[in-house]
Amino acid sequence: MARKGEMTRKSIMDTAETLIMEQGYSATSIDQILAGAGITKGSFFYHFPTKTDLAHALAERYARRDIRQLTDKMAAAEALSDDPARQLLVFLEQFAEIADQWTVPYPGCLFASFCYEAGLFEERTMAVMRESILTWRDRIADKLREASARTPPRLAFDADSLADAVTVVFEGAFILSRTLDDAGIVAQQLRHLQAYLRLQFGLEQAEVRTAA
Amino acid sequence: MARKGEMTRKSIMDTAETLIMEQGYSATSIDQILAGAGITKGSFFYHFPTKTDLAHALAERYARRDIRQLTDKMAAAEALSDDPARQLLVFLEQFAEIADQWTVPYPGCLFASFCYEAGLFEERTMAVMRESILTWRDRIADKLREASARTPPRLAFDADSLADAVTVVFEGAFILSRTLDDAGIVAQQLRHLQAYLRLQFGLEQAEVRTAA
DNA sequence: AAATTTAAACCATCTAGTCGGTATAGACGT
DNA sequence: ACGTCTATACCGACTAGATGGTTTAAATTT
Repeated sequence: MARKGEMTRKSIMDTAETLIMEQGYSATSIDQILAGAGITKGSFFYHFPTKTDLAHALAERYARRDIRQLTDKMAAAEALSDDPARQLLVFLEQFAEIADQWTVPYPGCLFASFCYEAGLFEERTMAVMRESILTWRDRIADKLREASARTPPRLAFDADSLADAVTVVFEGAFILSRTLDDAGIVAQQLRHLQAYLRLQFGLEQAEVRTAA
Repeated sequence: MARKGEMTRKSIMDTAETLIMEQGYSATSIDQILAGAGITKGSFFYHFPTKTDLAHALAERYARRDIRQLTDKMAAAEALSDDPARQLLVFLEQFAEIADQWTVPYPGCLFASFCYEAGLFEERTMAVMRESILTWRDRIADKLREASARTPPRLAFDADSLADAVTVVFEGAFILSRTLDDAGIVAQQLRHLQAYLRLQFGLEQAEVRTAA
């Protein structure tokens, strides 16, 4: 019974997300979303009281998926090795292998898209984005501390900021990939980050196998 | 003679750039720019026939300054060392030391702001952005090839993609800095990139002094 | 005299958001 | 087996204001 409505809601969100990634939130009009989703205004405002509520729902959904990616890929990495440093290499390798398949630039990150229009969103929406980024930081920094405890890194580092580097590389690589219209950039940049970790933990020669 | 006009033009561009960095291009109305610059509509359209022309002018100015930064900082680095690898460390150090001073997140990069609203701009505007990024790539990749010729890196790399990493780190760090409202992130991330280069070229202990 | 700016009216179009109405289908009492 | 009720889901005309952009005529620089 609540099913039909869920489908419409999802199609609104999917359409909106695609359009927003292409042209930004502000430039994406509700009418465009209606046309894309094949619905009418009444239906839209039945599901989302305002446009900023839609933005918030998009951020929440994106964050949920984002954290699931983190959790799943980290679990997979942990299943393949006991060494935290190697786990991180596998963790990154999984993303790199997915990015290897791309033939067209990945559409990007919703958070980055919102970031440069930050003035337009509610505080709670920004909070969702911050929380998501900090979860990545915490989870990865823990691994880095474990790794450092086992093998002292060649150059001392702050675990939080090195953990942030993962997000930084994703965000930065998306921007370059989109701007230069080069689908290969994300994978390349992830492999540089891998190389940095290899050098830090003396794993230059380590084989990095994923489950696939 | 052309003096007064130039001043108005600049104040339009400055106001617009600030507003665009805060809320994005599309959400920045011409009326807002008029209010910020303290001018009238007639004056605006005297200088810029359309809003997209203003966007183009902003991109061109930003690119010009961007390339000047690259050139100046690279020249300064070259003056301080003969070793290309060390030059790159100094090159990055200069930006890191500037970023060290920030107490509030750097407003970000106009290109990144435009990137997620790419659908709205003319091809020539996108071309200006691409050209700017590729100039950084070429200039830094040259140095990396020189450095590799002198000292083989610990882990083989593609010079172009490692050169891109500089831009990637800037763009990604800006996004994190803004989203987390943490001014320190850009400097931290630049220092990770430095560390990566140190490890690649066996410069773990190298002192990196800037002119200042 | 040319370049620059003001002021204000004007326009067509687009904007987010409102509102009254409709279709459907399951629940409920009878 | 009946009509009634209610919640969900959706439609589409409508509004009030904003938007980018134009026009015109006059003033002010340089």
